[in-house]
Amino acid sequence: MNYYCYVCNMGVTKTEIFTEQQNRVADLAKAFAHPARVAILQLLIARKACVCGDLVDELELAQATVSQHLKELKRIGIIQGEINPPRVCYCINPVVWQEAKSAFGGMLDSFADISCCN
Amino acid sequence: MNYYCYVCNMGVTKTEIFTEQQNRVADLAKAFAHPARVAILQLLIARKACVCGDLVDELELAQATVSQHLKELKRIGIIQGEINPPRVCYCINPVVWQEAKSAFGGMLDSFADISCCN
DNA sequence: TAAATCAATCGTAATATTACATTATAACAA
DNA sequence: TTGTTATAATGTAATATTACGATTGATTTA
Repeated sequence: MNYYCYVCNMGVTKTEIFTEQQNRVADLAKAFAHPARVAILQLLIARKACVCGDLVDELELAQATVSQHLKELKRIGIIQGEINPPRVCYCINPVVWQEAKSAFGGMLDSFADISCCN
Repeated sequence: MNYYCYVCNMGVTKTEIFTEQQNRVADLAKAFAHPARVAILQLLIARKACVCGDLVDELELAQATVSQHLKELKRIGIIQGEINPPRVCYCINPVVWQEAKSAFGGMLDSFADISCCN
């Protein structure tokens, strides 16, 4: 993928003009930027253990769609999957979850309630 | 907008099958889900005051693009703009910022480091 | 071996997002 | 009134995302 037009930049996020940190925050935020992914993360936490395809039963989404969201969450790194045939068990990746905590925490705490136009 | 195909649901987020809270978290996360918006929010915080179109100078993005990101941030509610002709000053909306803090905080703290596949 | 199960992948269809040039608007200054 | 300045809105082009049916592959069970 990513065979895009080199003449214009339309529709393409210009990652190179932002800092590493800004791009990472944006990526971590994407894990939470779709209600289905929020629901998946909440289910994984509530179960305190790996869940597999019952995510499909809980959510009113097709198996292919759930799988696609899981793939995105894995790409970001916030969840990990363990193959346990014929199932695959998913759970939160504690290291990346901690990273998200720091990243959002740092960002959110940097605002000290001082706005000019209150 | 939103004149989409009623037969299929392709490409359309099925907001109705998720809770109010899940949809709101997802929406708030969108404020941080693009590096340009992260950069804009960081600039607004660093200045401790409203900034106008110098955002365009700071970021290597066209004015129209910055304006579009500001519009999205305003839609979410996390920033507010005060018209001060011919400028518009933007700043963080403290109420919504606090909402984001609670929402992400609640979500992030709900995971207690217990994963089955560590 | 054959059937069943589960999840990933592929293909496709549609909307959403990102980016920018251009145009419009609104206020002030000359 | 006319010009200047700053911002918003519009139009357009391209990629990204979301969703799902169908297929594939891997493994277990009968």
